[in-house]
Amino acid sequence: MDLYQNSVGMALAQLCRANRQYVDDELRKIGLHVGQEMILFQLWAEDGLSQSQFAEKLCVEPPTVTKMLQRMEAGQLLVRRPDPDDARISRVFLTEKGRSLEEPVKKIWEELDTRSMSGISLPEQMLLRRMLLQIHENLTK
Amino acid sequence: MDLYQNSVGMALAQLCRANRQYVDDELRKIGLHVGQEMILFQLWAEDGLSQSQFAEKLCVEPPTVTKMLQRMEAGQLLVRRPDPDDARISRVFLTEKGRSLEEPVKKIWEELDTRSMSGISLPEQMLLRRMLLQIHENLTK
DNA sequence: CTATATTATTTAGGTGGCTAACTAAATTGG
DNA sequence: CCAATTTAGTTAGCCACCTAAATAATATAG
Repeated sequence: MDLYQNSVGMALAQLCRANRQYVDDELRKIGLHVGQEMILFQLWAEDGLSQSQFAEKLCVEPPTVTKMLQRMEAGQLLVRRPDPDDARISRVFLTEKGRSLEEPVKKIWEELDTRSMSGISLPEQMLLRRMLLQIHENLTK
Repeated sequence: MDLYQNSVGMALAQLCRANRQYVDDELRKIGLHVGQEMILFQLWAEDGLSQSQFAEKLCVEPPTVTKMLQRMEAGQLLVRRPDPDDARISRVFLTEKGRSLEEPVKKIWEELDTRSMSGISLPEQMLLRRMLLQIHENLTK
């Protein structure tokens, strides 16, 4: 088999870059970098998370979280405050600015979803999502 | 709809990181970084490509290619030589070392494919691949 | 109660990827 | 034939990621 032309893995890898690029372009317009919206998604759902909780939820390593939060704090999107009970933990809270981005960011993701799913039926979409989760599980367990 | 939990886009974004991480881990064992294998795939198919050809084939920007090639040249995987007919162009050729990695890299990708597709039937795989290509097209056109 | 282990975060350094701005060479047009 | 444009690559600087190693605070074991 021609691995490069025909494998699902290659199609996936190429789609990933296009997907990321699309989101990056859109987020740039509202002053965010791709990846940062994932931090915000978590905070919109639950404020005051610790940094290690982000690492776990986003499936990234702790140093990645540290740096992203430093930049986002510098950008006034959030603040970090020490946990009163455990001095090792620093907890993250949204600022007004961070809160104000919820609408535009969710809109971007909704448009992404609409656009990417064009020409794919609803049953196919469900199957697709199930397969993506399955593959994810196959690769991580 | 709970965008974060249910959208195909989120499932895709998460799978992408897992996929990339898996490939990165495997490539590390043979001294490569994720992304570099794409350069090599192209060279194994056709030696002597120009740098802009890589940018186009890999769907990345020229500066990305420049940096990757610089590092890969430093790592003895390839060499860059000026084109005899057009002094603007520099062409890329495999070294012995670069050529020697074809087998192990292709094996990694085959194993990735086998592993990710576990539990997904062949017809489903074909549908999946078609959908991935469709989404890619939806996002880039 | 103290030594050890674990947990949370950071720092340092490297890679792929991007945009903006620059150089140099080839092509095109008046 | 020469000026203006296009093309090919690079440099600078930013960001998300990673691993390895350090720091500091809490929890555990003897």
